[in-house]
Amino acid sequence: MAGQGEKTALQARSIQTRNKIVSAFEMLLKEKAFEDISVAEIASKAGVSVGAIYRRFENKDAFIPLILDTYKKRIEAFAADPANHFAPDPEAGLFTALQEMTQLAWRFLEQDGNLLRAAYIHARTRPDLVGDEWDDLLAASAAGYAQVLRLFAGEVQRPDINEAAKMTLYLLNVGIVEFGLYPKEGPAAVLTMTPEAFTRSLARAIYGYLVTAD
Amino acid sequence: MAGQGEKTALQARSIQTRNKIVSAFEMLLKEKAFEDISVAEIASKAGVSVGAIYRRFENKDAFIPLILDTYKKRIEAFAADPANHFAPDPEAGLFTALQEMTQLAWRFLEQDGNLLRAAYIHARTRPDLVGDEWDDLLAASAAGYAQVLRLFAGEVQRPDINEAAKMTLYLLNVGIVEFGLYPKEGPAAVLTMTPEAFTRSLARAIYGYLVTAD
Amino acid sequence: MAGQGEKTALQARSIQTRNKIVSAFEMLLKEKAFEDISVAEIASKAGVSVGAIYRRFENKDAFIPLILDTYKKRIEAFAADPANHFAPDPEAGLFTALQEMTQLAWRFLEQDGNLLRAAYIHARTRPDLVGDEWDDLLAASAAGYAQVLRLFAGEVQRPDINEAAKMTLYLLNVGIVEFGLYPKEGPAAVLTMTPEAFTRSLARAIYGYLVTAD
Amino acid sequence: MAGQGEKTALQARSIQTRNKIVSAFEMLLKEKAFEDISVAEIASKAGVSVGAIYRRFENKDAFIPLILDTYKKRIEAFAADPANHFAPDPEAGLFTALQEMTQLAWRFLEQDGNLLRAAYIHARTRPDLVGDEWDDLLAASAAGYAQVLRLFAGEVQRPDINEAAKMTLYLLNVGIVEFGLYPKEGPAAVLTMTPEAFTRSLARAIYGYLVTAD
DNA sequence: TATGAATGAGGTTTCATTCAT
DNA sequence: CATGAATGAAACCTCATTCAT
Repeated sequence: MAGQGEKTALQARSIQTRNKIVSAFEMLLKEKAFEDISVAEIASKAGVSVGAIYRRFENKDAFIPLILDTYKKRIEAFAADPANHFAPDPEAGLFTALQEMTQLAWRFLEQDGNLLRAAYIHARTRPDLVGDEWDDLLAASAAGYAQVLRLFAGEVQRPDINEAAKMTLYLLNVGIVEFGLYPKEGPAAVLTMTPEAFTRSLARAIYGYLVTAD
Repeated sequence: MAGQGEKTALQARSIQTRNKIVSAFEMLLKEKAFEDISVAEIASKAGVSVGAIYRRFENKDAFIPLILDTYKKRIEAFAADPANHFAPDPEAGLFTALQEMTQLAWRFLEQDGNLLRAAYIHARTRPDLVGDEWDDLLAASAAGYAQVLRLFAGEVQRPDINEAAKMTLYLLNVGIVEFGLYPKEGPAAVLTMTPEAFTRSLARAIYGYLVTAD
Repeated sequence: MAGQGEKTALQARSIQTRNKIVSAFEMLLKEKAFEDISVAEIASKAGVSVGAIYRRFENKDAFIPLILDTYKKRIEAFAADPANHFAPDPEAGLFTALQEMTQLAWRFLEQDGNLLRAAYIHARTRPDLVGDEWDDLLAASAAGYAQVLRLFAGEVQRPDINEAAKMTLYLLNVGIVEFGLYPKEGPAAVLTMTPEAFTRSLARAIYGYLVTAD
Repeated sequence: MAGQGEKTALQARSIQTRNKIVSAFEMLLKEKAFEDISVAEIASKAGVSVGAIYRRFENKDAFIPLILDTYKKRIEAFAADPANHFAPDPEAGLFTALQEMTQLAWRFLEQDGNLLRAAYIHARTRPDLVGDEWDDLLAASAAGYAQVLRLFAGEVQRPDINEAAKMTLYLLNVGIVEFGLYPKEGPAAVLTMTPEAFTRSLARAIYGYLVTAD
């Protein structure tokens, strides 16, 4: 699914080249920021010519939607992996479910943190190039969370379950991402916990938000 | 206190020039990202020559520590303002205190969000240039939070008050910043609350983290 | 008759492809300058591949002689059209004949000005690629003019009728082309006449050249 | 007088650099067309860096007004030269005056033909960059011609002297330029005359235009 | 010491031409 | 043979940094 500014590739060779380019780009994204990656660098790492890149991508900015597309693919692949299957057990209670959720998020971050970082940055800096995909992704996510919360309707004290699901999504994402991506540089630098302790604490904060009465 | 890469200026005129440069830089920082600000632009806005800048600053990167210095100054000025005085009332309870804290943080963000954004980004992208000041700032902040929490020792269930203070600091910062700086682009895009509702919800999450038993 | 750099096409399909390319090229020539037309553009408009073009034409420059060929074809077609038939009437006098000639030239320019413009420019910028065809065309034209002038031998005062014919050809071409192709930009910008008044004035200048005694 | 897109240079060094650039540009203009001159080439020939050029000229197009400015300067210098002084003698008659005029034009062309060529081309292709200067130049020229014609009011048969002056200007310019700049490539290729014979013939055509009655 | 002109490496982009499929 | 993907040289332009004045 070619994004904005990317040209569709149909021929076998063309697709192969596109993949080489995309792979090279993703590899470079793990090393450095988008702005510090030159088109020549992508070409060189992909083993193709600069012109080949401009046959597939209108300009350098056309790479930005790629970041989100890749991110979505990875998230889907992650969710599809049986190892990451999440089936909340109503008997075990809400806190346990939340703990599993924060741990899952942590596992994803360990694998694809750099991609997530790039996705976040560009969802911010170039919203025009990102489109609605990001919003759609978030909305779908929130709906999933709401379903989980309904399983624990007895425990949850928040009156509006959808709003509670959104806040849950927000706290979980924001909490995990900062801790995972910038453990030493941002506010996470104060934290001296292990990832296990952190995911537990974060789960507790969300739990506390959900179950304490007004 | 000249940072890394900045040359010391002792003479009166020299200091004045430095101030003009710094002011110009800060003004530009409110308009655009560091990467999009050229040295010539700073010079022009400051009303000095490019050469004058290179007499004070080794290179463009030497401006980065400046961002943090300014941030610190603003934070201190904010705290010194009687309007922002925060004196937790043990009688009113922990939740009330937390609410006031999130509201204060929100007010700061409204004033100096751009600066904070720049500080965050560069603490991340150029940690080498930021030095220990950031860590010191966070440590001092955490110590202050610990003091507040001790006022409500009866309510707090977390065994280690220092660790609890750090987590409080983390949740508050991360939660507020994302909501305040990127309300439409990051994960905050799911939230449909007003700032008031949000600061209240965030206070509740921190409260929940602190008061729920294991 | 394939020009310099153009490869001969004998097969029926091949000829058809050549025609598609040539048509596309001519259409594009009406829109923009030769330098601004890319080979890929010609291919796309012709509905053939870039490779197909390079099978017929050695390189992009091989299109230049094509401009002249097309120009010649158009001129011939124009002359063959009964509507443009020119039969000078010795009774009506030289001035009337010259007026008809300038009017005819004007009509041609209105139809195929762009082509003529391209022909002129390339006869100038790439004389090597244009060959002798241009000279032949001019010589034939001059011969035709000489014949006309001989019909009005009584009026013409110039001693050498061939030289007079050449000057007539020159004045007519140069005068009409500049006025027709660059009415607003070149020296024609000073003229405020209608085309009718202009063709009449031009005829008068040529007439004056021919009939005034030394 | 800096044209559109050119930045003003005040310092001595700056002006010197500008002159080096302009000289190099003019030299290159004699060798090849504007489109075939690269910025790097100008820099190299001027003995300055590419960046120095972009400090004076906003972009490559900013060189176009330079062509016209230079052209104007040359024309003025030419007119100021006593050797080229033109004082029509009413006693000598109109034809003699016209002959002197065509000869003068020819002399200018021999000196600065290439510049004139470039001026003509860009007055045509980039009227937006040329401004009104060109029109002003032409209008002033036409006014001068009208004055000359009035000296020979007895001979001139054209009713409107201003219109006659414009046509005179047009015929003289167009006739001379084509013959002078493209003697072998355009319609001038048919002419086998010497420049002297040609200027005489051209003067005769203009003379004929002016003196023959309707 | 201050100025701002000059440097030049490095970035993005285009497109005539080649060549694997 | 046709196709169109790939090549890569070369163009324009920017800007952190240096250095003559």
